[in-house]
Order: sequence, then structure tokens, then C-alpha cells
Amino acid sequence: MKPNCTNVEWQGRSRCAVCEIRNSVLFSGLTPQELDAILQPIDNLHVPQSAVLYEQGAAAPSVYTLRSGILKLRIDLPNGGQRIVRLLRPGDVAGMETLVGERYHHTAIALRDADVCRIPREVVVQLDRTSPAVHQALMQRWQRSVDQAEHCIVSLSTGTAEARMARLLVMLGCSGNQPETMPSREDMGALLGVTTETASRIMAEFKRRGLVHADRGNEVVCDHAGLVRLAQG
Amino acid sequence: MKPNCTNVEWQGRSRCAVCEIRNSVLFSGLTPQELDAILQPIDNLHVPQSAVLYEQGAAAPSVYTLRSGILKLRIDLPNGGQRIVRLLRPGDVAGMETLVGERYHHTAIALRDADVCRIPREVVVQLDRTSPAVHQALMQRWQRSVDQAEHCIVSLSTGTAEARMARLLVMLGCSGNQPETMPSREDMGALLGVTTETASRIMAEFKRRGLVHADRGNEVVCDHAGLVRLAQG
DNA sequence: CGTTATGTTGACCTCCTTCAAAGGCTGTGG
DNA sequence: CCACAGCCTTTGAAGGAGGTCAACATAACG
Repeated sequence: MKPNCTNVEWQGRSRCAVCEIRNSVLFSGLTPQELDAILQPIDNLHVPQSAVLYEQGAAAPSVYTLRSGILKLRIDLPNGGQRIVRLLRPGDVAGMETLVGERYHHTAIALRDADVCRIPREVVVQLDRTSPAVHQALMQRWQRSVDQAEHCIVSLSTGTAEARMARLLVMLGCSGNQPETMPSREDMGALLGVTTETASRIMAEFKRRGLVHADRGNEVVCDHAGLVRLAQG
Repeated sequence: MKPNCTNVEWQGRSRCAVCEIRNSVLFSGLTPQELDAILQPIDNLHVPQSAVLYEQGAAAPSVYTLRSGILKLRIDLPNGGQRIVRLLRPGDVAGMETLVGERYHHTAIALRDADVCRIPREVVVQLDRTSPAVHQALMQRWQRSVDQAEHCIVSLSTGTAEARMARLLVMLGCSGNQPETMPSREDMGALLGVTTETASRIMAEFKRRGLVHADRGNEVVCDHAGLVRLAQG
């Protein structure tokens, strides 16, 4: 891990009232007055690609809402291996374990450049008590975490590696319309529970079959229908 | 699925005040007076082995707390396959998705004879609002669901089938002290993401190596230390 | 006792891993 | 501008792990 990868760049106090994804985040139920009252301790951070937002086992003082980009939640195993257990997309919340415990359960890393809002645990606890809307939103996020983790089991850990890769690409938003930037082969492997080589082989095969088409760099456009067909198993 | 498997046997109104596992369940923070006020709509059910408690996609009017036994939560895949995504043990809560949605996300089946308390969704919603202790307990259960699902990814879907089986046996409580009743080979397979035959082969091999020792029926005693060693991978 | 589910085992083959090497891309320094 | 290093990706060859299909054993049950 490069040391400077942990340098998330501070961007100043957030302005939730004008946040473009406000309707999909934790505070969407609050009135402007309520918002003003709690904005002060919320920071807006930029997390460059492959930077570490927080680490598994570290003290967990904050919850993060993802405004743009993708975060991967990785669990490091005692025997040295590691497994990505969830991908977070804009609107998702990272580090909710802080509300019932004191340590992060994962290492959170930006898969692409990401923007997050850092919210002190106390702010969330307080809002959870005073605002039914926030409370409801929190429960929804929690349920979403469960759903996502189980989706990871069912879709990304069941069936042949090829079918799982197809499901991953669909899940990453490969609609066939606009190019999508791909994760590294190593990350794909960690998501699917296969080796980097296997991930590479499958992606190469997909290209040969015309299921994905390299754009530039690691941007690709996908044959959505074809991938969905493969995803069946 | 046998039709009579869905016959869970009603056992009458529950008496939470004298419940032996009251300290570990959802209502542990309530005073006796608060308890009395909400007991009426709570039923106490016995779920015989392999009976279905609720089904994926069905309307979800109730939450269940598990008092004894083990429940498996199964997800049925569109292509006919199925995967067990979580095992619930006494103190765990099933069907929490009812608090933010209206359909069950899994099919819940008793792995062994089980006792559950059925709690109407409205009761939980109400308590969540009025009792901070219940609210806190709910958040803990939710986080526990996430942890369990992720444990399933990391422990039961990563590494060789042998290592995963060893982890499963440890997880099922094989301490080496008293005999444990095993799930069917089919269930083991569905938990580990391998075929029934592979599960059978591995268990047979474990017996030959003396790692597990058949007691009677499908009760076994385990070499806990040996299993933990294998579980490393 | 036959009947039916469940567990066990074998043979074969596919998929994936492992180990190794070669190819591309990027940044750095001469 | 080129050479070189470092990283990621691709590809190959060999072996092993697990899937598939089938036969058989065992236990549960009327």
C-alpha cells in the first residue's frame, strides 16, 4: 500500500442544501432548518482512485455517504488473503457499523475517484433519535447492506467464473450505451473469488467474443443482452 | 417441498417475562410493564425440522425471533438453483426486511426443530419508536445480519471446499465436547456453494482422517483443533 | 417387505489454479 | 527522443480440485 494513498483530500464543509444527490442520501427527509443545524461538522472529502478511506479494525468515529464514484469494502483474512465483500455506489453509506460498535469491519478503498461526506457518529446517532425520516432512511440503508452482501454471495460467488464475471459487469452498470471504466483484474478476482489470471482470461475471452469492446484505457462498452444471457449460468 | 412442511405448530401466546433467553432477544431492554402491554399479539410457534417458516417473495407481516434451533435462509435463483445465505441461531431475528419493505427476501426453513416468537411488524415499528433500548437492539440485529452475510462470503465461499467445510463445522459449534447434529449433505452443499456429492466426499474423508466421529444418526463429535487447522486453508 | 429419500463411491472430464514467461503501458532519467 | 524499470495484463502448460453422471449402499417408513 502506497503511503500517499491514504491522503484523502479535504474539500471543505459540505453544503447539503445544494447537494445534487440530496434526494437519495441519508438526510433527504430533513427540512432546510434542520439541515443547517447539523451541517457544521460534516466534511466533504475527495478520495482519489485506490486511496484508503478507512481501515478494517481501526477506530470508527465517522459514517460516510458516497456522493460519486465507487467504493470497495474489503475484508482481510488472517491467512493473508483478502476478499471484497461489497461495492458501494452513490447514495450508499459506508461505516454504519460505527453506530453499534467502535471499529470498522472492512477496509474501504476507492475503486474510482470518489466524493464522500464524512459525518461524525454522534450526528447520525442524534438525528436517528430526533428525525423519523432519518431513522427510516438509516434502516433502509442497513437493509440495503444486507441485500448487497447477499447479492454478492448469490451473484458473485455462485456458478462458473464466466457467469459470475458476466453478472459483475452487468452490476457495474454495463448497459451498452456509454463506456464504463473497469476495475483491475486483481479487484475483479477478489470480487469473484477467483485468481487474477482467471479474471484476465475471462475478460480476454469476452473481448474475443465481442461481448465487451475495449474503448480506450480500461474503458469498455458491453453487449448488455449477451452478458445477461451468460449470467444465467 | 412437502405440503405439511409449512405447518408450523401454534403453541399459544408467548410469555416473554419468563422467557429463558429473554436477555438475548429484541425486548431485553423493556420493563415488565412495557412487556405486558405488547405481549398480546405475540405468538409462540414451534417449527419442526425442515418446515418452512416463510417464503421468499411472500407478503411479510411478521418478524420472528429465534428461541431455539437453527433456521436457514435460502435464496432461490431464477435458473432453478438455490443458495443458503445465512444460518440463524437462538437470539437472531428473521424477516427484518419487513420493517422497510413488504416481501420476505428469503425462504426460512428450520434446519433442526425450532421455536420462534412471531411478532407483528406494527409492534416492532411501534417499539422501535418508543423504546430506545429496542431501537438499539434492532440496529444491533441489523448489523449482525450484515456481519453474518459477510461471514458467509468470507468463510464459506472462499478457499478450497475442504477448508470451507471445516469452517462450517466450527461455525456449527463443533467444539469436540458434545455431539452435534449435522445438516444434510445437500444443505451443506448449498451453504458452501458445492455439490451434494462433494460435501459427502469431504465429510467421508473427514471421518476417515478421524476429524469427525459418527456418534449415532447424524450426530457427530469433532476434533475441534484439527478442524481449525484445516480452516486456515 | 418393497419403496423412497439420503448418503457413499467410482470414473471421467471440465474448470480453475499454479507457476512461468512474455507482452504492453507509463513514468523517469539520461 | 530513447532506454529502462516497474506494473499490470495476457498467454501457455501442467496439475489438481470439483462437477457430472451413474451405480450402489444405507436408512427411514409405509
